[in-house]
Amino acid sequence: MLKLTKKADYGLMALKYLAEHPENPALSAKDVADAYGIPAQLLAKILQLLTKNGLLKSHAGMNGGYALARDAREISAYEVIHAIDGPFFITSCTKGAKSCELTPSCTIKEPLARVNDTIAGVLKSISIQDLAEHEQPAHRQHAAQRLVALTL
Amino acid sequence: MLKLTKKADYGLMALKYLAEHPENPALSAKDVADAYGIPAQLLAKILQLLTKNGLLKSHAGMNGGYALARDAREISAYEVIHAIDGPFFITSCTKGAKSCELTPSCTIKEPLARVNDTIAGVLKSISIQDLAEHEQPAHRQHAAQRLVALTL
DNA sequence: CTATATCCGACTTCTTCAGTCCGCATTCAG
DNA sequence: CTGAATGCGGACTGAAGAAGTCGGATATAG
Ligand code: FES
Ligand code: FES
Repeated sequence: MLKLTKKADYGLMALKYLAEHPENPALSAKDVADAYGIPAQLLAKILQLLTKNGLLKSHAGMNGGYALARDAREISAYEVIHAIDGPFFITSCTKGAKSCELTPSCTIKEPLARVNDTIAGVLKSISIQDLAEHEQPAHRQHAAQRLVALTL
Repeated sequence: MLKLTKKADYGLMALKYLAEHPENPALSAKDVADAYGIPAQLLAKILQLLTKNGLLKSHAGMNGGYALARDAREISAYEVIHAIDGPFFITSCTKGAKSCELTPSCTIKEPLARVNDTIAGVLKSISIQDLAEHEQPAHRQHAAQRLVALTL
């Protein structure tokens, strides 16, 4: 419940790794998988997904591999999750109109949609670069929490 | 991925329903289930969970049922989700020390833990009363998003 | 040509979620 | 006292999704 899939997790880790090694023009799926000890074939598929969604550039053949398609600052965690796991919905029923059978009765959907948007906003505001920086400016985190608590 | 379970959804709906009917001293699981068209036995178990965690008061026997244990303003969405689905973790690995095998390699965990805390904060700031009020002050939502975007 | 890559679909396995069933305990109306 | 209505709680089944594997096709550098 409300958990990131391992795939999304792996994807974020891989992008972070690429962001930390800008000197290499291309790192293979195996390189990254070995670095983190995660299944190579699985990671490969994830990277393919990210490529298909324009977050990575790929190069086949020897010495091939993947590289970030954009600057690490221009790739958000939201994009990664969306590319790997598809549309982002906290609730079982997608907001898009008719999909839910018990729509007439359930008035809970709207407030939850607001929560959904807030979470999406937070994820959109986090870039791969942020993940790659080991420094965690804690004060910014606290400020954000204060503000969220105040305003919702 | 990153979805609320239906149980948590049902739980929120039920609490909202109870909050909207304060005149009744006790509504049975069946009453609420019928009102929303959800499986009665399933809802029953959910309400039992909420009772065990101190969010509801129950009364067995004829004309028995459930009532809010506290004021609707004093029950947060976070509590409901926690009571039904257990501890709240966005990531596969619980932050509590050793549980994750690939901890040495994965440095992604910490930033994600911050996201986790932020989401938890948002959920804690939402009360059952908020859900029961049909008015949605949209401007507050927008303000929150702006602030989150600015500060993270 | 060959080794190393990406690419892509099908597949198995495992876990979790959703929902059901059944027996027991509690309370109250008659 | 008795029985209907209700909560309580474990065991169970089926469906869905996630995690991971396999095999083959294609591209490319040396
Ligand atoms: S669960 Fe679909 S409208 Fe509420
Ligand atoms: S997944 Fe466990 S430490 Fe990152």
